[in-house]
Amino acid sequence: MINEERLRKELIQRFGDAYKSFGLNKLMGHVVALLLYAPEPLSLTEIAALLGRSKGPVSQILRRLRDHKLVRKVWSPEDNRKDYYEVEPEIFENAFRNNFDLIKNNTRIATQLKAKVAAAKDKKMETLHLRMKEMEAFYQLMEKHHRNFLAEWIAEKNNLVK
Amino acid sequence: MINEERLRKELIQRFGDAYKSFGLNKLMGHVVALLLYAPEPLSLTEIAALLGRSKGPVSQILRRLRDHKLVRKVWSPEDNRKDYYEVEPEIFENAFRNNFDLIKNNTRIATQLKAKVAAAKDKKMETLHLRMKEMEAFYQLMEKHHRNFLAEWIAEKNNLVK
DNA sequence: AACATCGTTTTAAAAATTTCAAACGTTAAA
DNA sequence: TTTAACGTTTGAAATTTTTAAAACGATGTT
Repeated sequence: MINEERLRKELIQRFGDAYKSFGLNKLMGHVVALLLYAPEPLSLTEIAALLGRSKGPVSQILRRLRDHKLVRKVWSPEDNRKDYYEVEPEIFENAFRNNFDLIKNNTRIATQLKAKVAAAKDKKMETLHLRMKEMEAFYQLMEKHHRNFLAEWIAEKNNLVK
Repeated sequence: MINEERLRKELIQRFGDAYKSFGLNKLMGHVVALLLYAPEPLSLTEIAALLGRSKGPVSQILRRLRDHKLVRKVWSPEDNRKDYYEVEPEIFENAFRNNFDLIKNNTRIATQLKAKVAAAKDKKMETLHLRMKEMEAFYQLMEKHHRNFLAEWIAEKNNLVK
């Protein structure tokens, strides 16, 4: 016999740590874990209560999670007073993509600076120029593989549900 | 004519922001940018001076950067009193791998919990079980693509240097 | 052997982030 | 129209993280 209560707590704690190590708010991880676990959507008030938190931060976190497309609102036909939340079906893809977009965004730094550096024929600039070029090439290749990965995943996911 | 001083400052500032958005210390980004830019290796004292910081935090940051294999020590034949630092030639690969290892590590959560959940035949567990299975499959596929990417990159990198 | 220079560690202050409590606005039910 | 329940925003307190200063240890030079 497995202890359900313990399992839920462990999932919540571990997701909190994981999110924190990615530079995100620990509470974000807690909310995601709770919603991953919950068989039914939960309202903000319920989430706050289950996590022993006040509604303030939970409200802010839920907005961020919606911005990141990790969580979504659903409307309950029987109770349209409350907003209910559940994890996005594409939560893993989206989490990965968010991370990837961040990296891609940073690649622009290299691209832009490379252009500026290219204008200078200065000897001291050569090292930097080469490095920026390498950085740009690296992330371009990464992007290509990312696309391949997503395409393959969609196919695999369909098999999984069956 | 391009303003070298401005370019260096921009690179440093942008890398700081980028590192921060990944949950890392801003100063880490500054040091990495400075070393990416510098045509020659720099000592800890020089780095601290160039960034207008004290030696304490720079010392700690350099250790973390070495742990992450983003920066390495080099010994100068002419001055073996000081430790000199430069970026690792594989800095981009390693930065990516560190990020990936983090994700991989978190995948273990899913794998372990999946095993625990599988033991329970509880109806409420079914949703969670399916999600954990999906998470595991997602990251396993990701790992495969990561390997392919690195192999292809090594080949491309050689062409770049030529 | 004494001195000087460099990097590390520690401790305390400063800054940033997270958190809650309470006020506020909105919407639906009575 | 009033009331009640819910989510959001705001301001202040608490916590965490970052930072610098200074003490410390090690290593090479005189």
